[in-house]
Amino acid sequence: MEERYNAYSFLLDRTARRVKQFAQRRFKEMGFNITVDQWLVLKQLYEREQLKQNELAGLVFKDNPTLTRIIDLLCEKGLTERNTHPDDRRCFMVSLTKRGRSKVREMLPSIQEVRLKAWEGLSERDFNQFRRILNKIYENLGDDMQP
Amino acid sequence: MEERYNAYSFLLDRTARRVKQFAQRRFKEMGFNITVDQWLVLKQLYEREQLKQNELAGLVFKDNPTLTRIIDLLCEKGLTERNTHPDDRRCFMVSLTKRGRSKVREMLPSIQEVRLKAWEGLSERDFNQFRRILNKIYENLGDDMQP
DNA sequence: CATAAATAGTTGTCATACTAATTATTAATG
DNA sequence: CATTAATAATTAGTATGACAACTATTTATG
Repeated sequence: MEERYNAYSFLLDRTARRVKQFAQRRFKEMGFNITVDQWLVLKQLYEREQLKQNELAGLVFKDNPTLTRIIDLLCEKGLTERNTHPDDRRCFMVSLTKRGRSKVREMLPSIQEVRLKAWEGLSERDFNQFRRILNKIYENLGDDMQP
Repeated sequence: MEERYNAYSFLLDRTARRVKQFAQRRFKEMGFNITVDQWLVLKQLYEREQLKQNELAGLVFKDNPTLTRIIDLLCEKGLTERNTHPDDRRCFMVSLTKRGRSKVREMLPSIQEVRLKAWEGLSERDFNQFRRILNKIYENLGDDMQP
């Protein structure tokens, strides 16, 4: 009976890990020298120019401490920078540096190539089902946190 | 175009994290005082009595260093023990202690209760689809590692 | 306006994940 | 049989993830 809980959370966890691991190894092979999570952040910044760490964290679904550290690393690599917000001294506006933008442009084509492997033998319909189910689970376990 | 890769790996990762987080919070509420990953290991040992760390790592799909640390923690908590293998001094046979077994028996009923929440509004069919797709992705990205 | 509450970000701690390198032991091979 | 391979487990280093506690600043409120 309790098999099912084990089954789904276990499969979910191990597949998520393998996907990330697979992508990470390709990143390494291609000499990208950043992590998959760092890539997600760069990608968002590339699309939206300027973001508060806050907003960025929401977009990539990471918590603030995790994002702080990712931004720290990206700044050390010279790919992003923190600029003070004109009206609110509590927050930073994060943006890509010149090198950050060219990094994203360098990586974009290869990223497209990476994604296909996972979906071999699966259909468009499978993808839609998959997305629907993942989102449903995500919502079911929502962080409702009423105070 | 490359949306899809982002979409699936991103959804997968965030859902997997939320599922683990949800379970972990329930564990905390119930005062279990172990992590979800530690639970997986205890569960396997409960079902199979004695296992080499090696075999255990395979069953829970974790690598050796990760498993070593989980076993370290479980031993510190007095839930597992390492015994020398009679024929092979390289490996340990890991097993539950008395306290480990009663811990598993204490937790089992509540675990069943935890699992349901995630699947609200999803069908048996959904579950099967989900499992099939996860496994397919897992296999597609297999660790083929030919030397 | 003064104080309390909320917000943005950081820091610290512990656990897990992946990689690489190391030790000890056993198995394979010339 | 001696040397090399392979195997089991560990250790070390870096990154992420969750949580709690903290600082600085801004907003709400009485």
